[in-house]
Formats: sequence, structure tokens, C-alpha cells
Amino acid sequence: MNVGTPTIDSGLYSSRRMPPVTVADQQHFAWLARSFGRTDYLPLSPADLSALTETGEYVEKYPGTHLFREGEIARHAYIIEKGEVELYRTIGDLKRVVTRVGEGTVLGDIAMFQEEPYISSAKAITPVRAFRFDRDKLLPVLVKHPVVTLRWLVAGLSQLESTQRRVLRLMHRTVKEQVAEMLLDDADQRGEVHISQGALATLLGASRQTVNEALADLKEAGAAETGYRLIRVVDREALAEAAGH
Amino acid sequence: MNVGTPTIDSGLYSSRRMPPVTVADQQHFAWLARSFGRTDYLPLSPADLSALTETGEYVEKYPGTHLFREGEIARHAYIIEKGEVELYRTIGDLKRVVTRVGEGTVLGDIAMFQEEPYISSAKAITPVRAFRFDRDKLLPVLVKHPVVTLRWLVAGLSQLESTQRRVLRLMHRTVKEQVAEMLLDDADQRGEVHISQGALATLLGASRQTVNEALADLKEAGAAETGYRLIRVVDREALAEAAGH
DNA sequence: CAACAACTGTCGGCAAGCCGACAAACTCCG
DNA sequence: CGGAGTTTGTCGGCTTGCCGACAGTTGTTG
Repeated sequence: MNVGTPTIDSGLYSSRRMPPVTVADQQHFAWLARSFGRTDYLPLSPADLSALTETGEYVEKYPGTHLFREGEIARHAYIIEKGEVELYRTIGDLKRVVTRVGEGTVLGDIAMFQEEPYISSAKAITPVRAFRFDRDKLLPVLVKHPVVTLRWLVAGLSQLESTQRRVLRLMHRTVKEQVAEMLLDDADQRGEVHISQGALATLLGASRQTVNEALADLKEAGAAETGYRLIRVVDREALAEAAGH
Repeated sequence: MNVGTPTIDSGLYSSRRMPPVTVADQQHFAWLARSFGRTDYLPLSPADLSALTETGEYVEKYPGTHLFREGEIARHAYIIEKGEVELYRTIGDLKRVVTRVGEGTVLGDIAMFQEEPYISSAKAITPVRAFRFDRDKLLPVLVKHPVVTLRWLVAGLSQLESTQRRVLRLMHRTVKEQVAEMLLDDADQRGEVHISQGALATLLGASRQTVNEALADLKEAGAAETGYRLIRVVDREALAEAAGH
């Protein structure tokens, strides 16, 4: 989503008593700034950013491992720098996927701020690199840096909006329409989506067979192609058509 | 359409010259504080609260009138003090209900913070009294009062959580289960829900007929009773049973 | 390279739910 | 009181999508 927003605040690295700023630092700062919403709005100050980097540390996760699990007391929030994470809840012995998220998404903050158990589990799908905020360090910093808090707020609210949109996307629509729209939304630069049809079905709350049938229709219409754990967008026009504009 | 919508400024809180603190003030403060999440967590200071009261004013809305409409540039956010508001979006010529909300809910903040058009329309269902925040006044106050911002953040995030829950509630469940759960969640002290079956159907994304059939089942099971624009919970146990625990 | 696990593709039977239609009941208001 | 508008209750026909089953394909691992 935030892809292609290369807004590096020029005056950012001229700050005072900081250690020499490396290229890695610059990338890190720019990335942190981007992650909290649009950069042209209430930009984060260098002080804001460096304060944030001291509220936690980077963690790396292999596919299949958990960032956190449902029920654990939330002491950390995460922001994904690279990779893909699946959020799910277990109800009874059923696993229900809440959503899949990628680069720039903030995770676990809901529970962390309220110091309650995590509402869902977060599992790495691909290799994941994420910044882990420490609650006890973060709160004082947020109180001292209101602009960062405001940014966080905006980021949280836009996530709320996209979830509301997802509600509407689920309601009143056939699986074929949902699949088409999902492909339009989630295809990468090459027009590919790397996901198994089963996982896609879980995301949409449909059965694997029905998703497969929908994909067969889309293939026949020349809108998409499928492979092993792969769906490729061939004709965006046709997909939009199938999604109902 | 907004004919006869009285925008009443309470006049109570026009300060800057430090007015005496009245009983009404205290009630107002307590209510504002409650609305932004749990009070035992990072409590709002009196200074925080009085700062907030100067960032907007009260408005009153008759049933059927709009607090704001989809597409208007968002310059205000609202917090409902009394009454019920329906959030909906129009897609094509279809009206889709996003949600219904009541006392304590914050509205329109997503769009306001980003200074973008409102994403959905907000219409009063019952007589509504709400506090309307003014963007231009609010932002400076938030920057100066980080704790308030943090509270706002927590409020926003818990709304995100309830929306996520709603996604799960919609998926994989029959209309009967959804109706039962909705009744359990939304019944008032007398165990009554005042809503037409048609409106309930729109909320759940189902047809009126199917909802009616589900209610007939629940009636037969002795779990609920129905009347004109009214559903009464008779047996919570049985309802929970029908909802799938 | 062989065996296994995961994934894709397809079929038929069955249930949930939508739609149009219509009668009966209820509210509101002059 | 009476009529208009809204809401409830119910029917049958039809579509979507779920489920179980199974065969074929692709990737992985020892």
C-alpha cells in the first residue's frame, strides 16, 4: 500500500548530538516514518524517530514461528519491516484467519495499550523482520512525543477503515467477486499473488472448492492464470469486470 | 434535508476566563473521560478535559438527520453522548450499513485526521446529542496533551478490535446464529432490542425473510419473542445455545 | 530418486439463503 | 374513525456455496 512513497524528510539527519548517521540508519528512519501513515501530514521530527528506535529492537522470525500468541499478556507491539504475517484466532478447535498483513503494518498494539491478552495469534508466513516495541519503554516516549502518538493514531484508524471495507467486501458478494477483488488488491508488481487456494479460501471465509471454481471461471475469461501456490493477474480490466467494477 | 436541525451550543463551557466549575461540568468531564476508554488507565487530567471542551461544541440531531455525509470533506469528528447513529455507505444506489453505534462512540475521526472526505454517512436513528470536535481546534490541543491523544488512540483501537470481531462473526455462520448472537450483544436492560427486522437484516447482510425465519425458530424454541419493531430476549441460555455457545 | 506431504482440479448431493409475491397486522395522523 | 404507509409472517422456485470423495500434480526431504 505504502509502496512508492519515497518521502525522505531532507532536514531529518542534521540533528545535534547523535552518533554518526549511517546509511542503514537513514533507511531505518525513512522506513519508520513511512510506516506511520502519510509523510506529508504532521511529519515526524528526528527527535521523534530516534526516540522510537530506543523503545525496542529488531527481531527476525522464521516462517511458521509466532510473533505472539492469543492469550499471552501483551507487552509488545510490532511493526513489520519485511515479510508477511498471518493473524488468526482459534475458536474452539477452529482456526479463523482474521487477516494477512505485510510491510508497514502495526501489530499487537490493541492489546498492548490496554495491557490485556493478545486477541489473536500472529504467525510468520515468510521470513519476517520486525521492530518490536517494548510497552514500558514506549508509553513514556509517546507521552513525551505527541506527534508520534498522533501518527500512531492515524495509522490505527486507517487500519480500522480497511477492516470496515473488508466487512462490506464480504457482505452481499459472491465468492467469484471476492476473489477477483482480492487479486486486484493484493497482486504484487509482477501481478502475482503467492498464496495457496486453501489459504485464500480461509481468508475469504469460503471453501477451497468454491474458490477453485471461481478461479476456473476467471481463467476461462482470460483474466488470471494459476500455478502451484500462485495466481497471476493477466487482465486487470476483466478482473474488475468480474468483481463488479 | 437538515432542515430544523438545531445546533445547540450549550454555552456552559465558554471559558478562557475560568468559569466556576458547575455540577454539569463535572458530569460532562466524567462522561468525556469514560468515553475514551477505561478510566483506570492513564487517567485524563482536568486540564486535558477542559482543553477538549474548547475544541468543539454540542449538537443535537433529530432522527433521520445526518451528522455528516459520505464525500464531504471531514472537518469534524463526533462523540455520541446520547442516542443511536447508523453508519452506512452508498455503493451505486445500494445502501450498505456499516454499523450502528451508540453512546460513547467516536465518529468521523478517521477521515478528519487525514482531512479527507468522510468514508460513510452518519444518520441519527433516535434523537442524538453529540459533541462535535473542530479539526482546526482539536489538532493543536492533541499535540499539547499527549495523554488525550493516547486515549483517543486506545478508543480507536478498541473499535478496530470490535470490527475485527464482527468480521469473524459474519463468516461461517448461519443467519440464525448471527441473529441469536446479535440479540445477546445488543439487548438492553429489559432484554429488549428495538429494531425492525428489515433493519436487522441489513445489519447482518441478510435478507429480511431469512431473518424473519430465524426469529420464528428462536420463538419456537422459547428463546425470544417478537413484536412490532421489537424483539425481546426470553431465555439467554437458549439463545447462547442457538448462537453456537 | 523415492516416498511423502501439500496442493490443484472436479464431481454429485444437499442445505442455506435470496427473490418475488402477497396477506395480515400494526402505527400514525388528520 | 379511517386510510396511508410501514412492518411482519409465509410460500415456492431458484442460485450459491458447502461437504465428502478422489484422482492427478507439484514440491520437499531423507
